[in-house]
Amino acid sequence: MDMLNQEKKTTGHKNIEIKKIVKKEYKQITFSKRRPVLFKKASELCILCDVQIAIVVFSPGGKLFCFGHPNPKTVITRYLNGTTSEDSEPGKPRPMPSTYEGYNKRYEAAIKRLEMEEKTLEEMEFMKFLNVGEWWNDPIEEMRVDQVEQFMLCLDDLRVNLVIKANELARMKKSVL
Amino acid sequence: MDMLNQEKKTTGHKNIEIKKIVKKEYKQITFSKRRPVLFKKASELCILCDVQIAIVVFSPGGKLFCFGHPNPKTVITRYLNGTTSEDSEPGKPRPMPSTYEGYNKRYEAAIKRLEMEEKTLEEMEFMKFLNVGEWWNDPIEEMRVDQVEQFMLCLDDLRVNLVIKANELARMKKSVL
DNA sequence: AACGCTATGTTTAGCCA
DNA sequence: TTGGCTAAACATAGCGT
Repeated sequence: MDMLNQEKKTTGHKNIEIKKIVKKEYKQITFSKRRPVLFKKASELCILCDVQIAIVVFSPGGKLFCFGHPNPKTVITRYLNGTTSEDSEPGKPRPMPSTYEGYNKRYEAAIKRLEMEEKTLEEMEFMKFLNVGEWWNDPIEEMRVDQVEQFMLCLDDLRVNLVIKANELARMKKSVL
Repeated sequence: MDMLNQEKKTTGHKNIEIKKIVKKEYKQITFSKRRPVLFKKASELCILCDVQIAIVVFSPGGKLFCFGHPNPKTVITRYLNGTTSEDSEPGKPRPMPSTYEGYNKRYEAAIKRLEMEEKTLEEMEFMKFLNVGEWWNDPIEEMRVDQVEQFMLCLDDLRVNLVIKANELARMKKSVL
């Protein structure tokens, strides 16, 4: 048992740092190792949870890798068509988000803002506003994602209303003028 | 030192079996746990290897989850735009027009101002989610940009409609005056 | 129902061939 | 390159709460 003076054979998995790999060679190696794992995870998720997933990857070399269950095109088409509620029955209205009113108001105001918005002085403020956290590596990243997803759902429901509202606004404005 | 008669607190990670989870409850839990990890892996791959990735997922509940670097639509557009073969030709021009960029900023600035002004409960929650979480080292500027782009994507549909409607309004106004 | 925990399985960075 | 290897880091199933 020469465990004590036995030197380690490898260094093991060294600690992370998620930043761009500059050395092209290492970048390629990392990509080659990680990409299949990503696809494997996706396939497991598909099978376990019976969900549809499409993944499209353009490698550093410009090659296209894609994964899809049942296939990439089907999922992407569905995504582009905006079908976000497959399980909702035809007549069944989707439950209204609690934040509906707040966002709806924001819509109307946003439309007005867009009319008046000239230059992008607020851009810097907005950048600062977003820069406080770190999206990619944040421990509570999932919370943010979920929050954004909730927001997206709200937007989805509101999109139709936006068009209506905007048309109403347009008509009102037109009739006034 | 009651290590010996100490009973194990948990069973630990039991061995896998990749097959459809029938129990709806477990399926949902598994999905909720695994999906963020998949997205995290994707984001790491994006950053480490400087690649473009889009992931579209339709959950068991029919909800849409998507991830994209720089954003889903860009990657999917690139995917649809002719790179249907295994690899893209080097000389082939890849049209990646960021026609929405100007609109992005305008819309974001508008939204940001609205959020600051209205200060409703939902907005405060949303801001809290965006702002919570300190992260270690100095964030890279590119990552911040990506973060903003990621967020922007979530507003994509709304933004497009807003822009269209706003332009319509502007035209109407102009023609009337 | 959404988290926290942890034992155990899985992934992987750095090496080496 | 491409493919192992191993130790360390990471992910997670089954349980609690």
